[in-house]
Amino acid sequence: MSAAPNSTPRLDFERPLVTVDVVIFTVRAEQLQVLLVQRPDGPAEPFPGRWALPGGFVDVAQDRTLLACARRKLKDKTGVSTPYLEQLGSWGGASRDPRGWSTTHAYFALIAVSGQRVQEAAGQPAQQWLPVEDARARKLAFDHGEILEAALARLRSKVEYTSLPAFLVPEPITLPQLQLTYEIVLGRSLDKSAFRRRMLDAGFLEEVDTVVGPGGRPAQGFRLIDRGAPAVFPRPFKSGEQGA
Amino acid sequence: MSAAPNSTPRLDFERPLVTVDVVIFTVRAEQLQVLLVQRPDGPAEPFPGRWALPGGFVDVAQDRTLLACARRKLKDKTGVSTPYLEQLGSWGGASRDPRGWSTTHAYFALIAVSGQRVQEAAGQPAQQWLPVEDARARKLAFDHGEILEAALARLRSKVEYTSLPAFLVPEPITLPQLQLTYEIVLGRSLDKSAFRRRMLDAGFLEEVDTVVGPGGRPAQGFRLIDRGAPAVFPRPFKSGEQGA
DNA sequence: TAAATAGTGTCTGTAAGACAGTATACT
DNA sequence: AGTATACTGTCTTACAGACACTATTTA
Repeated sequence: MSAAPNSTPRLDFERPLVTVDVVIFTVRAEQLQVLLVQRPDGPAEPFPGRWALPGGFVDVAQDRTLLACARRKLKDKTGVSTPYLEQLGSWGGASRDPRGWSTTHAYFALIAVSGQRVQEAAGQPAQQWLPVEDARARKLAFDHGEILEAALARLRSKVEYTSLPAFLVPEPITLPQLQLTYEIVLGRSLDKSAFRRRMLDAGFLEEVDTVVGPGGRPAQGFRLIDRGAPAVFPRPFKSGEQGA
Repeated sequence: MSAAPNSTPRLDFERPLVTVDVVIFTVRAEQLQVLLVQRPDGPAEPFPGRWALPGGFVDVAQDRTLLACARRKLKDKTGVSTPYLEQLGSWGGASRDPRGWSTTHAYFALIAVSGQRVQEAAGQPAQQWLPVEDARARKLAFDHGEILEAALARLRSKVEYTSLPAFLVPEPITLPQLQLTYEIVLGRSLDKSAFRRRMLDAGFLEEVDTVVGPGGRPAQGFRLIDRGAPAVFPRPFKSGEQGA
């Protein structure tokens, strides 16, 4: 051990790079999709031209906290300012970034794209929504492939016993629409009756006006009583293989 | 936005401090306890003399990854090298450390103290095991109070549907001993029959020799089939208020 | 044989899945 | 009327909790 005498505080440690990355999910075209950005092309850039999760360095002059930094990056990329946003974890090591020992604080966000397109401003680096299976098939920059896997595992795990998919649906929410969203994320179909009981018993929905669809009986509309936190169901759906 | 032309990579950002902290739990004297260390007393030290979670700066020359850094700190403090260790989350901001914008990567560890005392080497800064309720009552250094709360919430949440407490018990494990450990962590009593069914059905225990207690019928001994990961039960115990 | 601890058998209640039925809209 | 979609009622089954019972040890 390189013993530092503990009476003289040392701040001369070499400091790692500190970044924040955000895994942003939505449901579009009946698919779970994730937002990726393309790395710039300069010769000194790491992973030039490769696709990556949106993110970047913490700006100590601008960001008061890590969460604020994540919110800023989300807003910059999507224009969305009140998403569901939770911390996913952190990754750090000597070899994940060729520029040196680096750390990233990963967040994951759920947003609803209700028709209005998510900002694709000119001058911005290229960005695109991609179905998660396509994104997984690409070799992403840094260790972003691993981070994406972790985000997916966390999402699919929590969907088994929370109301998270409600954040992927624009209000007013209908139960058929919410069920479809659950089925898309889980990759399997659910029983209608049991699903409805579950959602209504959980008490996180508030009735609003009915919503007319393309045909057939109109559906009851709902909105989230508390956008701050998802509801937690007493039991998972079934054969729930929950992750960490 | 302070736009950096994306053709010239900037590494001249001011870099935050990067630390790792570990919340180490054990069960001693029929109580859930946590390991705290005392901050050094120098005049330039932050929070001099205050109790804190064990941890410190990442050493980029020594630590290959954040996880390796956490393992090193755990080994230094306790001598234990194969605990249950999982990442808890990260905290970072401008005001959590008076020395500047800082980040910490928090881990939480579960260890079994089987009689042999956890190293309390001379020359080391003062450290002690404290019942969690006592630790919560103290004003800890930095934002370690908040981190401890998060660790406790995570532990209590996961105990409802995983075999985590098995890592708090020295092998050979007996079911009565394991049940007592669950009850200590949860703060409520559990039904014996249902508890045993749950544990045995989960299939994470392997029978070894029987273990004689202080009196009465000897108990079947068990050991963990896989020390790498806890078992996940299909359902939580009851009225489970699971956290994030 | 009494006390102490370990372990089992069986009943009951709850709630999730299955699925058939009813309701309300549009064409 | 017929079709499409939304919603409900009821049966069955799985399983966790309750709790009384049996088993095996020491004093």
